[in-house]
Formats: sequence, C-alpha cells, structure tokens
Amino acid sequence: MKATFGEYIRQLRTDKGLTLTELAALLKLDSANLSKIENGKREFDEKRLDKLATAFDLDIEKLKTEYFGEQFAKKMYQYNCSSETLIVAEEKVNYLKSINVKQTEIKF
Amino acid sequence: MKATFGEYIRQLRTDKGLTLTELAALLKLDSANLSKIENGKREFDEKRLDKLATAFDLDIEKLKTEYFGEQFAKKMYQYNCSSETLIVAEEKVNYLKSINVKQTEIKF
DNA sequence: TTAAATTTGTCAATGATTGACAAGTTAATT
DNA sequence: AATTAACTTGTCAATCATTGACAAATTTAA
Repeated sequence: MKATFGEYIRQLRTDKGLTLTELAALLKLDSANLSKIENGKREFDEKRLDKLATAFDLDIEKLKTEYFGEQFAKKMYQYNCSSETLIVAEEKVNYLKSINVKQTEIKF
Repeated sequence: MKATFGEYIRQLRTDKGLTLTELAALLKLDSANLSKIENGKREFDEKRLDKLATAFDLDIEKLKTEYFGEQFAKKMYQYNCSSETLIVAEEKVNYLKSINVKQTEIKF
C-alpha cells in the first residue's frame, strides 16, 4: 500500500496501463483534476470510492479502510493529536453502534 | 465523559452554572447556535476548541482527543468502516511524522 | 520534432457551514 | 396565572470551501 491515497490510485492506474484521461472517464471527472488528486493537491471525493472499486475490481472494504485511515491520519497530523484519539474513536464508534443497532443508512 | 461532544459542553456549562448566553459570549457565538451544538444539531467548530479550553480551564490535549475522537467515530459509523481503519490511521500518522520531522504548523 | 500525457493555474458554479435574528416553547419565580 | 429568564427551533442570507471545467504550459515518449 502506498503512503497516500493519491499515490495509491496512481499505482493502480499505471499498473493497468491506463492514462489519466481513461481513468478520469471511468471516475467521471476531469483528467486535470485526477492529476491533482494523484499528486495530493486535491481530495478524492468519498462519493467516488465505489466507482474506483469497480474500475479496479477492488474490495470496497479495504478501500474505505485506506481512504478513511488516511483522512484521519491527516487530521491528527495537522492538529498534532495524541494516539489516544484513536482509542477514543473506537470507544465512541462502539457506543454509536450499541445505541443504534439498526443501521439506517448503508452507504456501500 | 459524555457520549457526545455537545453533551460534554452542556455538562461543563451547567456544572459551572452558566447560561447558554453567558457561555456563548465566551465562545463568541450566538446562544441559539450553542443550543444547537449542545443538542447535536450543529457542529462545534474546531477553531473554537482553544476558547472552550480557556473558558473551563481544560487541558487542550484532552479536549482535542475527545473532539477528534468523536469526529472520527461519526465518520466510521456513517460509512460503516471496520476498526482496521483506526490501525491504518495510526500507521499513516506515524509515517507522516517520520517523513516530516519539522512540524510546520502547530495549531495549539 | 511531433503527439500524447500530464501538470498547473484559474475561476465560476455548487454546496455546505455559519452567523444572525425572530418566534416559539419550557422552566423557574413571584 | 403572569412575568421573566432560559432554552429551542426555524429560517435565510452571507461566507467559505470544494468542485468541475477549460486553457495553457510542461514533460515524456515515439
């Protein structure tokens, strides 16, 4: 796995021999913007994770793990959060699940 | 610690016997909006964490931990992410620190 | 050199967040 | 019960960040 999500996409794309234009078409975005995403100058929109999974036949669960893992890491780095933050996050997500057994919206 | 950040603020505020209006003034926001924050209908802006710490003489580190821990938990719940996400986050934040020893911006 | 691929810059359109205020309800006090 | 303070809710324009789109420049490969 690459260090950043953008590099990861680039890896996938070049491994498959696709151009920016070709992959951009699959992801329904401009090739110039995909370039920026791969170079870490723009965010990859979470709404397109499913398209990305389809394009490369990836496990959506692993993809979400990478994507959100990176999002959280960037925030933590930016605000210099302690690793305790992740422990709290785990507690809180378990709490959310426990009080709301019925998953109202499944995004993927 | 309360389950949500809004409830946590409310706890702090009522413990100190402050009204919404009084605390809102300290945080430089409208009391109506503070009410929504406490009731989970609006987000607490991260830019105000330092004001909150000052108002209640709290450890800013603990406050960040609670705040971002909750943010991450909400995302994970919303997108039904696996707990692996947090492990990846930890790896990535360590990686970010290792490649960028010099902290360019310290927010707090 | 030419053509394809990629990068960069810019900007208007879009969308989400926020601040502000009015109007409503609830709770406490007299 | 009437009055007042505290809180809640709804709304909307202003603000801010994100996105899509395109042109132009640069790099890479043939």
